[in-house]
Amino acid sequence: MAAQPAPPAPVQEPGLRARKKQRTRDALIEAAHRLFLVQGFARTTVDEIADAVDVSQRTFFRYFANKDEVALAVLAEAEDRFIQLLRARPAEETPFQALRAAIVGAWRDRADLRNTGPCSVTAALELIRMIEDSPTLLASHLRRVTEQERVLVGIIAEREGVDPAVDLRPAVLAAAFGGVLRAAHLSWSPDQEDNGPESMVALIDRYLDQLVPALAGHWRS
Amino acid sequence: MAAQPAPPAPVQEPGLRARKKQRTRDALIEAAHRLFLVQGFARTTVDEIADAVDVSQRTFFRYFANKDEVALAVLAEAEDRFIQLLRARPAEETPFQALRAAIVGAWRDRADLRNTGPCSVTAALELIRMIEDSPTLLASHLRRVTEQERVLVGIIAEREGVDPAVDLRPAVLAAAFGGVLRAAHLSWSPDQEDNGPESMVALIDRYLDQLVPALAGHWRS
DNA sequence: CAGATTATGTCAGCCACTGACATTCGGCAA
DNA sequence: TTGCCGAATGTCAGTGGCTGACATAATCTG
Repeated sequence: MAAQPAPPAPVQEPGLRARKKQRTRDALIEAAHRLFLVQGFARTTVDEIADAVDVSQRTFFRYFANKDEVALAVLAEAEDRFIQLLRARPAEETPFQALRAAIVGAWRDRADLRNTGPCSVTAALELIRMIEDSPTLLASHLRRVTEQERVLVGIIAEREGVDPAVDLRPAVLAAAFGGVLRAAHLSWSPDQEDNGPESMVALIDRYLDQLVPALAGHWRS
Repeated sequence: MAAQPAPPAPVQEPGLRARKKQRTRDALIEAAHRLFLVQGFARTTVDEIADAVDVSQRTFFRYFANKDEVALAVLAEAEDRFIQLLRARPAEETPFQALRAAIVGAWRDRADLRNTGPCSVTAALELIRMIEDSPTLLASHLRRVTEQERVLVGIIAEREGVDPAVDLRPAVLAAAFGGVLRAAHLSWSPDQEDNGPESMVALIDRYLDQLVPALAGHWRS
């Protein structure tokens, strides 16, 4: 019994059904983003997206819980990547250093992986702008982010071997870090010349550099 | 022409129309909160709220842009109070000190003003819990908070005489402060014995105390 | 009291989203 | 291959949030 014929292998190509599912999911995301960018999020109906992929509206809602989710799907992948990178940071780094390295790494990865399609850096940045001027989209994005922060708290607390129910520092750090990150995203302007991933990394760096100074003393020059 | 007869006085009792409007608005908020607390936010329809105040659904939507807004209305008032207090803080205080004093003051004020009705402290805390376990409500709450943070940035920058477009510290401080505040709200548990405003103030204080330590070094004891 | 505003009600309709049921399709074993 | 099971999809009907248009009734103003 060296090698099984084909299907019973434990870690195997996912089979036709799963592949088909993945394809419709990707197609839905792709079509949705294209339509959102052309005619705006609010003015795009779920029916339009479903029709573009030639599935029923009902099927759309079996893939995504709501219209927001399809818009934020690619962002969710990036968040997962960030978490993954954070877990891999060496223990010598302080919590703040580890967070910083992980977020920079996540942006760099995105740039390396694919330079086109709905997961590219430019698409991600278009998405960020789209989020900012759609109130409902911004709202559910923020909710996702705060959920992610809870995960962050757990990871950070474990890294440092403290109990997050007693020691407030993990929660405080995650909250402050998340807030600053959001501020950086918000200030990113799409009409500057250098729009590569490095410009976003540089922006995040500049913001994080200001965290400690912002808390101390007066700033009058 | 010393004193006008009655109506043309510039700062005057608002007149029947305005008073009536205020009354329906208050009634809508009150009815909505009562229904939300009894049967939950999602399971309460706008029709129910409107019927309870004997008003058409259409009228409800002339007072509130959406169902979320009526739930968050009392919180919005508290936020306005916070902004107001912040503006009144003396210039000698550092930005961080001023923010801290303002948020504590806002909670104390709420406690002093009314001990009952939808604006009391207990009602506010019930509301916070309600927000936490309604995804859509949490989402729009977070959106409101980030909008408020923009106002904060302007005020802080003006206090310190810096240009928020160049100096990132106002944005960073507002973001970090907002994040930590949210973490404090989140950790507030309604089933502890001391539920007064002071317990919330103490909680916020503990969280803010951890901001600087959370950013520095390792925490292993 | 008459005319200009303004608040409200009514109605029709769009769209996001859901449950129920029927149908079809892919996986798997006899 | 065949036949069965479960998963994916389509269809349909319905609920609820929300909006525009228009008519009506209530206030305000002179």
